[in-house]
Amino acid sequence: MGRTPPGQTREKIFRFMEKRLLSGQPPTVREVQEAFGFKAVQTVAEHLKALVAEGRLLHKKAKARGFRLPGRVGVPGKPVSGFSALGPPVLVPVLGRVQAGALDLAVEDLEGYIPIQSHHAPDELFGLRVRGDSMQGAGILPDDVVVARRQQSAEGGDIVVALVGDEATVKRFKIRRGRVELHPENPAFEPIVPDPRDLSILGKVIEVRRFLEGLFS
Amino acid sequence: MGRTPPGQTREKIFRFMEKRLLSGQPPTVREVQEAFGFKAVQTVAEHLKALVAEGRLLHKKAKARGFRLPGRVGVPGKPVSGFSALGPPVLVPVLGRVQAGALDLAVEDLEGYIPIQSHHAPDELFGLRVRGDSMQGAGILPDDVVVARRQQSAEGGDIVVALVGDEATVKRFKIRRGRVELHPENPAFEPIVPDPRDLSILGKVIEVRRFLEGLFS
DNA sequence: TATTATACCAGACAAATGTCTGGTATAATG
DNA sequence: CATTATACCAGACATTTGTCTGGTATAATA
Repeated sequence: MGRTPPGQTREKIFRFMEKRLLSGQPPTVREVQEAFGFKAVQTVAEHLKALVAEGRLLHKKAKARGFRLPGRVGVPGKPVSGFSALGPPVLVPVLGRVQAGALDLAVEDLEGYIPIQSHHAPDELFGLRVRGDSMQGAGILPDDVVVARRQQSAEGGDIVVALVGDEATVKRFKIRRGRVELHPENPAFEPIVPDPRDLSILGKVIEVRRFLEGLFS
Repeated sequence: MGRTPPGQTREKIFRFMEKRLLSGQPPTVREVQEAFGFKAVQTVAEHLKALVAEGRLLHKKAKARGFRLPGRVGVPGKPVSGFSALGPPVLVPVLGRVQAGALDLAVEDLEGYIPIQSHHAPDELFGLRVRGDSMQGAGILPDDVVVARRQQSAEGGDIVVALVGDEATVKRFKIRRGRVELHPENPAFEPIVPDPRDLSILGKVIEVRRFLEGLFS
C-alpha cells in the first residue's frame, strides 16, 4: 500500500539516519525498521538505497552499520580548510605542558583528548595548552589549545611548537640571515634567536581551538 | 602454547582496542583476531573478557562491536575546560552562511561537519564560518569557525551568533540602559544597537576553531 | 483508462559476528 | 615434581544483519 506521500517517509528516514550518524551510532537496517514500525526490512532497504542514489548517504555494501554521511554536501569549488574529504574523527592527546626532552616524556601532563579530523595519522598529532599571550596578534590566546603535527623542521611563516632549552613555546618560525628566529606576535615581546643547539622543533601548528564554556553552564 | 609472557599480549590487545575505540571504530572480535594473527577467535575472546574483568573495558554482551572505554581517559581531578568528562565525539554541521529566517533553512550552505565533544545534544549545536574581522580583538579571525549552542537569549558578556535583519553576525552581547548592544572587538567597528524587532539571538558561541593547514601539505 | 512509479510486505538465504565446548602447551608456584 | 594459571587452538552453534526474490496496493502520469 503506497501509504505516505512520496518522499515524506524518505525524508524522515534520512533525518533519523543523520541523527544517528552525527552522534556516531550508525544503525542497522533492522533498527531503522523497528524505529519506524515497518513490517518488512526491504522497505527500509529500498529507502536507504534511494538515499544513496541521491547522494545523501554513503554506503559500504555488505558491511554492518555501513552507512555514512557524505563528507561534504554540495557546493563544489569551495575548498574548505580542515574538514572536507577527511577520515573519521580521532582523539588526539592534549598536553598541559611540554617538558624538556622528547614529547613522549610529557605524557604525565596529559590533560585529556580532543576529537580532530585530519588526513594525518593520529600519532603524528598532539595538542598543547597555550601559556601566555605572546601570540595574541595571530589570534592565539592564553589557554587556547593548539593542535600540531610532529615534525623536526619547518618553513618560514609556519607557526611552530618549539623547544628552546627547557622551555616549550608557540611562535612563528622565520629564517633571517641564515639564522632561525622565533617571532612572537605581540609588540610586548621580542623575537627569540636561539642557539641552534638549544633549539628543536617539535611540530607545526595546524589548528587552534578556544573553549569559551566551562564544564558547567 | 603459552607463548608470550603473561600480560604482554593482553597489553597490546588493550592498546589496539583503545586506539580503535578512541577513533570511534570499535572492532569486531574477529578483526582483533586477524590484526594479531591468532588462529582462534577464542583467544581474543578470553583476553577481552579479562580486560572487562579488570575494568579496563566495558562490554555490551552479544552486541556487535560492543566494547567501549570506561569513563574518559585522561587525568581525574583536573577539570579541563571543554573535554574532560564529556561523551563521545559527535559531528556538528558547519554552515557557511546564515540566511534570514530560521537556522534550519540554511542547510543549503552546509560546508561539512566538524567533530566536537560536548555535554550538549548534537542537534543543539552548529558551526558557522566567520566573515570579516570585527571580532579580531577576541581572537576570532576571518574564516575561523565558531561552534554555537542554539539559544534565544544570552547574558551580558557572552559572544553570540545574532541575526540582525537579514544579516548574521558574531558579536559580544551586552545590555546597556535596557537596550541590547552587539559589540565588535575591533576599534574599526562600531557597536550595533539593533531594533529589538530586527534582532534574534541564534546561539551562544562555546568554541572557536582556526584551521591553519589546507587540504594539501 | 492504461501505464508506470512509489510505498510497502512476506519470507528466505548467506555472511558477519558473538559465544560456547573441549582441548594442548608453556610458565609460574608451592 | 605436582598443581595451577596462562596463552593459545579447533570446531561448532546461534544471532545479528545485509541482501535477494517475488509479490500487493496506492498514487502519479500519459
